[in-house]
Amino acid sequence: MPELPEVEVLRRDLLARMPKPSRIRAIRFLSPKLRTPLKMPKALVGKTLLVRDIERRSKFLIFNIEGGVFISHLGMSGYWRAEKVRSEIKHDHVIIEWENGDLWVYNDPRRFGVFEFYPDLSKAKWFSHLGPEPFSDEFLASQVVDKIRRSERAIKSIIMDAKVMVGVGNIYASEALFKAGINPFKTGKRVSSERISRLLFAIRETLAKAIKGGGSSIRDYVHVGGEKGQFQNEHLVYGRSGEMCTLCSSKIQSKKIQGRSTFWCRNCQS
DNA sequence: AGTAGGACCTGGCCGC
DNA sequence: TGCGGCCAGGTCCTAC
Repeated sequence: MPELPEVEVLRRDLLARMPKPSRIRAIRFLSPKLRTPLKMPKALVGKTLLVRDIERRSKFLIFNIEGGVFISHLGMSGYWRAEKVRSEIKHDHVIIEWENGDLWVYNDPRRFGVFEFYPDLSKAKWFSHLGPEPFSDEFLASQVVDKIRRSERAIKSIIMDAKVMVGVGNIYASEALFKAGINPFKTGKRVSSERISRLLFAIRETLAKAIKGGGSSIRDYVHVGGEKGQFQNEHLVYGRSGEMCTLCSSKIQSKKIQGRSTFWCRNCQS
């Protein structure tokens, strides 16, 4: 489910549904662990938690509360749903109980997700090495271009590396490279600065359009109310191997790069 | 140091 | 209908 657009759509959705006053009565864990153990810090047990805001960094949601933050990552298969009455669904792991009775439930079959508390966000290992956000000014700075131009890896792997930039996952990497006309196998070293700069704008545009489209729903749904995103219908190459390229009508190719399926047009991307 | 590959999980789909 | 194999929106850790 989650690359930057899906997490951002989720964040806005949750924020809009957050009860007022935004007080959590309790958080319950139904499983011992996701990717990491699920445990409530002793200091918070039995306390009412006032939520100030919900932010996003990289593919993480950040619930800012008095005295710290809860962070949520959806892994590959996680989703949050909001409900008034608890419906028990296999692989429910976390329940946020609001004071007004609303429930936010985290479900994640593969349990690659994360839900953790930190008194101080800077203590989270997940955040220590992250590159810039695609919508920040820093994203277009020369540092990113330099990092790419020094690398021998395939350009697709580079833009999916959170140390270089955050938010780009397997779907949007293929989509953005198509938009920029760059072959995903080409090493960073062999892409000119000019074309890298074109790529950075293509990444921004791709992610922005995906957010507008409500994200991509490939197999699990994204939205808190259960509706699917719509952007999967606008994918130009991802998941379209063997179909015709929308620009030149040649066949979309598919091959693995570092174990991840990659889609591109042989004719339009060089 | 930079890079590739394995590990973590469950479920759905395809072919035999 | 059953079973093996392969695939899936991510990221850390390990070994070359």
